[in-house]
Formats: sequence, C-alpha cells, structure tokens
Amino acid sequence: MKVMRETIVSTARELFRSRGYAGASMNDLADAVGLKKSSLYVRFPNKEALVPAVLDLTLQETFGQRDPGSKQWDAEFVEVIELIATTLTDRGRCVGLHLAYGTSDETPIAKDAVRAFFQAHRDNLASILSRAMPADVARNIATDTLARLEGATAFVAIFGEKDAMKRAVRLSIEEAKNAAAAKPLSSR
Amino acid sequence: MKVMRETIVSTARELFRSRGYAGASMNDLADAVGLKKSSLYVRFPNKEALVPAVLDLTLQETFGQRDPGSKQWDAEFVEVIELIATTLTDRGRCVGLHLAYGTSDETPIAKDAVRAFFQAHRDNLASILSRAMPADVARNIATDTLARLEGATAFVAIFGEKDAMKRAVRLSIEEAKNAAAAKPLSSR
DNA sequence: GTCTATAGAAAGATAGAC
DNA sequence: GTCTATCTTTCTATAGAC
Repeated sequence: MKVMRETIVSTARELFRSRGYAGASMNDLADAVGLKKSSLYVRFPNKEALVPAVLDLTLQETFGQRDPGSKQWDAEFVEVIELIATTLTDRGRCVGLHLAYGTSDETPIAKDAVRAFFQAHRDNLASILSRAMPADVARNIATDTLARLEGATAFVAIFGEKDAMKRAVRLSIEEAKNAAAAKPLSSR
Repeated sequence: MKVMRETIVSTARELFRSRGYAGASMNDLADAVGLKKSSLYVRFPNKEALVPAVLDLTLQETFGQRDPGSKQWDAEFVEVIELIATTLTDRGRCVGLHLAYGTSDETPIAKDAVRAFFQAHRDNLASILSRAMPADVARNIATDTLARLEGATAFVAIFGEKDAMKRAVRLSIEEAKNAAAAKPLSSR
C-alpha cells in the first residue's frame, strides 16, 4: 500500500533528530515507515535529498500557518518562541542543529538546506521584532533568542532538564521588550 | 614508530567534533595519526572508549591548569568563559555537544562521559560564581552561560558568524555581575 | 510504487605474524 | 606496538520483476 510522502519525511526527521545525518540509515527509515529500502529511492534520489524535505516541513509547521500582523508584535513573538521552545523540549533535540553539526562540504545540498532553515528562523523572528525596534537591533535579538533556545535544548538532551528552556524563553521575551522600550522605532 | 596516546585522543577529538560519533570512523582516525586501524584497538578496546578520553582531555585543558581563588571571582569567571568561547569560535563546533547529540542508550559509556563533561563545566563555573552569590543563583547562571555559548556556537557552525559569540560572552558577564550586586552573599 | 536480489564499498572488530 | 589479512555486518544505491 502506498505510503504518504509526509509520513516518510516526518519519520526521517525523527531519525535525523535522534541519530544525526550519518547515524540515520535508509534501512531504518524504510523499516519505520513499512517499506523496503529500495522503495525509498523511488521517492527520493538519495539520502541527502531527505534533508531539505525534513527542514522545509519543519519550517512550514513553525511559520506556515501564521497570519503576520494579526496580533501585537509582542504577542506574536511570544507565541512563536513558545511554539519552538515547546517542540525542542518535547523532542529533546533540535533536528536543525543536529543536521548543522552533521553536514559538511561533502553534503552541500544538506548544508545549504540547513543554512536556509536557520536563516528563515532568524528572518521570521526579526520581522516580528522590527515592528517595534530598528532592524539591526531586531536581527541581533532574533539571533540571540535562537542561540539561547538551542543552548537550552542541550540541557534537555544531556540532563533532561527543562528549567534552562523556561528561563531562555522568559529572558528572551524580557530582552525583546526592553529593547522595544529603549530603542523604539523613530519613524512613526 | 610509536604514536603518543595524546596524539590519538586529540585527533579523535577533531574527528568527533567535525563528523560526530557515527560519522567518525576508526579508519579515518588511523589514517590521520599514521597507524593502521587494528593498531588503534591495542590502545582502545573500541570506538566508544575514545569518547571519555576525548572529553577528559578537553576538561583537563579547560580547567586543569587553573588555580582556584588566585584571582577575584569575576576575573576568574571572565577568563574561563573567554577561553571556552575562543575555543568554540576557533573550532566552529563543540565536541561535547556533537557527542551529546550523537550518543544514546546504545553507547552508554559515551553518554555517561558526556554528562560528566557538562556537569564538570557547570560545577566549575558555579563554583567560581558562588563566591559572590547564593549557590542556587550561581548554578542557574552557570547553566545559562553554557547554554548561551553553545547556542552561539551554532551560528559559527552554520554561518561562520562570530558576533553572536561576542554578545554571548558580554551578556553572560553582565548577568553574573548584576546577580552578584542584586543577591550578594549574606554570610560574610 | 513496491518488491526481491545484488552490487560494491565501508564500517567495527579480531587473529596472528613480526 | 604495528602490521597484513580477514570476518561479519551494515551502508548507499541500482536492476529488474510484478
């Protein structure tokens, strides 16, 4: 029976997240979705092609359903980073980071996909923040917020601790609000 | 000719850092140090045994040469986190984090070594901070500092950007000094 | 689109000569 | 302690029947 493409992609994501690019095998993926290995090559030309698919799906789930500007900038910011933080806490690892560490010049397609993934995250966050502060400040806060969430995820992965993630969310929100108050947009 | 153990360990560290646990092979390591694969098994019983060796060496290099209490707490804190930040920026990835993501219940010895590695980092930082603030505050700031540095490393790995690391160092130092001022030790 | 079967390379690890 | 040689398993990927 036909297996849906999204099933393959989201299962590949689980494997990449937990075992990394090198550690996830096409055979494991095939078993997990109930196919034979060779059938996967009908859908994807090779293992590397799974990486953009996995990261695009994740981007879609994170930013795809949003309605930019429907809320106050701060409510929107809180909503997005809490969604990201919850996913990272629940899954215990970040697929994007595992793939970032696990890809290299030998896997250029995967490497590009990883860059696009994090660039999209930063751009989306900066876009929200830039409604209340200058673009350069927004970009830095977006970067630091993502860095904080990634770092806090390490403590979930290593110790199972969720406290660091809670503080990361709280401190990032505070930082954004402080910046909005200290450097409001002059052009309005 | 005999190859020094430290050569093997620090070369293994490079490989684990850049390729991860699964992606680094015993053959690559052998080639890199100028041995045949089978000779490695004389020194280490298996691939997993390299992990504690790699992390112990790194801990030794980071905290081993220090003289606790020889300086003011804040000077010491700055020194340590700048050493860590410089290493992470120069290498572009954190071995500890790559191994944390790349090990699992199937590699219990490696997993334990990773836990010990990060626990030692946190304990050492918290020990310095606790000279100026209560133990629980010190522990949280130590955790958040490490998380920030790990997260900033992601931006070095993905984009080659070093700015996030600079901000991570500066903000962590500020946070520590603020905490020392806001919640000084009462018992002295 | 899924399967069986297989190619060909590379992995971790061991045996035994020197 | 290092080597050659080998075992066994697993890997990515392809060929071809249904």
